[in-house]
Amino acid sequence: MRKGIETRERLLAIAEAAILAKGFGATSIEEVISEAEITKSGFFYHFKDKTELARALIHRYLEQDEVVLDGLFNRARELNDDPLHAFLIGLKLFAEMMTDLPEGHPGCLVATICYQERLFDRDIHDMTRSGVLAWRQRFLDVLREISEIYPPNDDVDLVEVADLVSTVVEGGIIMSKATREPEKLATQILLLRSYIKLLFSPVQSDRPLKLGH
Amino acid sequence: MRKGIETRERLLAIAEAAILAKGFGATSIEEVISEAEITKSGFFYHFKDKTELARALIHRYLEQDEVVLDGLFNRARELNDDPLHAFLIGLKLFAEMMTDLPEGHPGCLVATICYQERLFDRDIHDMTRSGVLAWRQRFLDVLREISEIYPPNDDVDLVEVADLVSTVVEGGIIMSKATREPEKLATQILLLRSYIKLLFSPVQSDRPLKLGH
DNA sequence: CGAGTACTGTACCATCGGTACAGATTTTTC
DNA sequence: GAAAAATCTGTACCGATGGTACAGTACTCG
Repeated sequence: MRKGIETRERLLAIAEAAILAKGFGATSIEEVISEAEITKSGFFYHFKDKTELARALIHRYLEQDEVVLDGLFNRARELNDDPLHAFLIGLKLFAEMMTDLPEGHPGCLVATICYQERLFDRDIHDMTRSGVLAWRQRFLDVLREISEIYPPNDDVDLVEVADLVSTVVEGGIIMSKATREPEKLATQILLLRSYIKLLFSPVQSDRPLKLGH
Repeated sequence: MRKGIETRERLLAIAEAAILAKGFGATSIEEVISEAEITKSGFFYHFKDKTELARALIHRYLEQDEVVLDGLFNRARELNDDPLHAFLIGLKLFAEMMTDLPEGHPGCLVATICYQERLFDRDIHDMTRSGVLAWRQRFLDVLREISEIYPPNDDVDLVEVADLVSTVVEGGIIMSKATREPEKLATQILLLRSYIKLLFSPVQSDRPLKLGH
């Protein structure tokens, strides 16, 4: 029972790395099992087919992701009780964490799956969707709290601002990979931080920012 | 000679759609040629192998992309001579164009290639990289022009702001696909527009925005 | 008409995802 | 410590696929 979970985890880690580097369709079970030092029968004992591997991967990914984000933004909240400042600290911690990845971010499974939609069934797409919606909810909660104290300086939909966090991370990963500048993801997150700052920073109420259009 | 280019173009269009939906590795030559109503030999007459197909695809993609962006932002510039307002108009036109895609954006080849790095050689990665750097240069030129008239309200690196445009588009495409909200890309671009507005909108010089940290 | 250009047809090979199933080995549980 | 359950190994097989090789055909343009 213990050992089974261990090998399963090893298979998942190897498969995830391979899929993020080559795509799902181009990742052969053969190469995964050879790197994991297990036989094909052993693989199919853990996953009845490739689809179940994908399901397990995305489940694991979203779970780990939630733990990481909780850790980051909870710690930020401990450092500053003001929701805006806490969020800004959280984004800074996030950026620092991305800087600490020497090879750059390995990639997001949600993005990989989106760019290979036809390979996956409804089930998996529902999983990625609810994962992204969880991100939205997480950031929306914080932004609502912030906007109650600091009225935004532009007429924006907070749902859009919440999604912008995910957008910048997903886009930043691609930009890092494409430009071969691993630090790009971190700097883009810091730019998002600049936007949040500009959006919620208080301005003299008798002289509001005049934004046309 | 004419007919050859026509079939080649047909092959490229079919292959691009398939690759954006299933990934490069999972796209079989078989399915491309069956949809294009050509034989395998015919395919290999145009492209000596799958790698050359990829090379041709990314080349075509970046060329078309440049034409589209030129069209958008040049028209915006014709509508308003002020670089800031022209850029804001350009972003609005961009968002409108994305809204007009009823099925949502089909996906970006650069992103697909980044998420399947190991499948492609240095040549192709150099092509995608220079494509992204061309986007950077395009937007950087405009932003420099803007910042000379409107000093930015936060201490930001204009290269980062230029890259943010690409980041938001790449991330927005993924968010659209993941949430199954095709309009998401457009709304995220409009949010980027909100940032540009906030960043460069003039503030009373005797009462500047006070941004700590 | 002749020379490319743009294909078709056929045959072949290694690899891969997947299936099936029988058996061995290890670990857990009572 | 034995039974039971979990964790694999070994072998054999199938159809599809990417890719190679090469001979031949049809179309097109000067």
